[in-house]
Amino acid sequence: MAAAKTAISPTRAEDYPEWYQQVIKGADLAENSAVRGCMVIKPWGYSLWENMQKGLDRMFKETGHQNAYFPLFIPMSFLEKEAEHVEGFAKECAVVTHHRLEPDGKGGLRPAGPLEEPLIVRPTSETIIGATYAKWVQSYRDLPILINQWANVVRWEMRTRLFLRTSEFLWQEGHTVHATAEEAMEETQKMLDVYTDFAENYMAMPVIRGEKTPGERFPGAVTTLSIEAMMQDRKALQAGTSHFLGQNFSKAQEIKFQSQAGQIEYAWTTSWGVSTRLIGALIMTHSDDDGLVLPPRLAPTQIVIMPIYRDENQKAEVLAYCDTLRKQLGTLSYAGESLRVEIDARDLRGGEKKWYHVKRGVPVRIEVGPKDMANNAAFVARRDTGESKSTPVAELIATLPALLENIQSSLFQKALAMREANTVELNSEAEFRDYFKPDDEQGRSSGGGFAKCWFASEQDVQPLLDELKVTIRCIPLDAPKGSGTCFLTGKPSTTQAIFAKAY
RNA sequence: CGGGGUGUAGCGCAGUCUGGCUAGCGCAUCUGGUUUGGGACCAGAGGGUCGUAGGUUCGAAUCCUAUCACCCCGACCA
Repeated sequence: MAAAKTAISPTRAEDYPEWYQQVIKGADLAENSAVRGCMVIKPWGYSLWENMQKGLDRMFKETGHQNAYFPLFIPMSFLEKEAEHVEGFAKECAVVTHHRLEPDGKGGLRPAGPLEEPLIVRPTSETIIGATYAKWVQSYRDLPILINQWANVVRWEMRTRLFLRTSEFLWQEGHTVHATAEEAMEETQKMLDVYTDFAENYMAMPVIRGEKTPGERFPGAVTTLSIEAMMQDRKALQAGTSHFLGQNFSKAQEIKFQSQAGQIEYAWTTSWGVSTRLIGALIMTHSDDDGLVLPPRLAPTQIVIMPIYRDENQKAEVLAYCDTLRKQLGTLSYAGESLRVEIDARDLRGGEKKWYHVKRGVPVRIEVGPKDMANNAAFVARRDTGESKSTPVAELIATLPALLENIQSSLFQKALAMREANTVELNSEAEFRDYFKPDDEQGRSSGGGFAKCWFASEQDVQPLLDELKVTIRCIPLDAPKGSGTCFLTGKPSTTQAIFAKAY
């Protein structure tokens, strides 16, 4: 028997990176633009982002934050103030040096009006926001400041991949100021909790919460916490970060306040962010060889109704029946929101229409034809498992919210089982090398998986990690605290971390 | 920035090595017809200064030089 035809070619097993691109194309999420490294996010992809924004924004507000907006341009001198920060971002900054164009005499244009001080396009906003906060903060009574901004940022990347790494991307960045280290650290952890909640309950993507090692930390941070997810090729993807910045930025930018005791003190700051990269994470967590698979809570359309008819008379009847059904379903709610139901009445052949929605990941497809009408029923198919059956309308209405919840939770369970099946504990260099060995002739690896290993020093293991292209993802917050032995050097160790190949 | 590859119709490609009829094919699009619980079939039509700029030649998609863009692999990274 020939292999079943898949809507996406190649399959994940055949060529994972190419499959990823084709899923995006098949679902019409985004495309490359005329600008190198920058993408166009198309309506289906953007509405996914809007749903993410909606969920996250509500959670930010519930934890006491407000939105504000800071400039796209940052004076170059601002970036210079925090040494590690400069080192981390200088290499990937877009720089604005002129403010005017003039004819070049050959029919084109050339920059004119050089700026006295170059501006950089924000790669992140710690510096400009810090400079602003320095003016806002005078007294302990001004604290805490809890602000988030939704923005675009630019990081001039060498190699780009849609959603996962583009030169410009959309994100949110929270920036807070606190009177004490404890309070700032608590904020850092709280926002990691928010990200965890969002990843697991909205995206149905299980994550490991942990702390970054010094080598993987955000430039300028004292502590970086992250959530790490496993993609279907078993590579890790950092899905969100939350940083405790200590007093590094407040010292660099003079964010000082007079305490209750009358002392002038440097404030404690945090920053935290997630980006459109989450869309890449979503794609690689759930999608299959027929295209995108969306968790119901984030799907722009949760249910699509497809009328099926032969002639104009049937068409009118079927459409009327579908419309009634849509109205009935519209009164239902799932996860606190009205169901998002659409009728696809386009004049397309049934098969084409079906695959269109399959590739776009719509969680539930309802097909309604004359036979279903006669039985007061509808044909219901779920995207994640492909299961389908004829269901009486009354039963459909009674069970649809539960069906969506079932899809949502089974996507999570499936992803969790995948991660657990590909997580091992390794205790020797030989095991480590074998686990992460390249597995095709081009030296590419299908990922290996997550490895829990004790290690004594980042410096000791780094050469091996570089050789195998493995990174320390994080030290999980729930990692065993006891004592172990470094898998490489045999030295006593107090730290067990997750090692993996990563995006 | 190094190594490799690709630019020909909206998309995917052949043709390039060995220069030569009017530059083809599949999908998509449009028209007509037949179909209709499923990615349909038949017939016809539209659509290209062959990435760009020079050069060689009677003649260039094809050879030469330059240049640009994109993809893959490294270094960098959310």
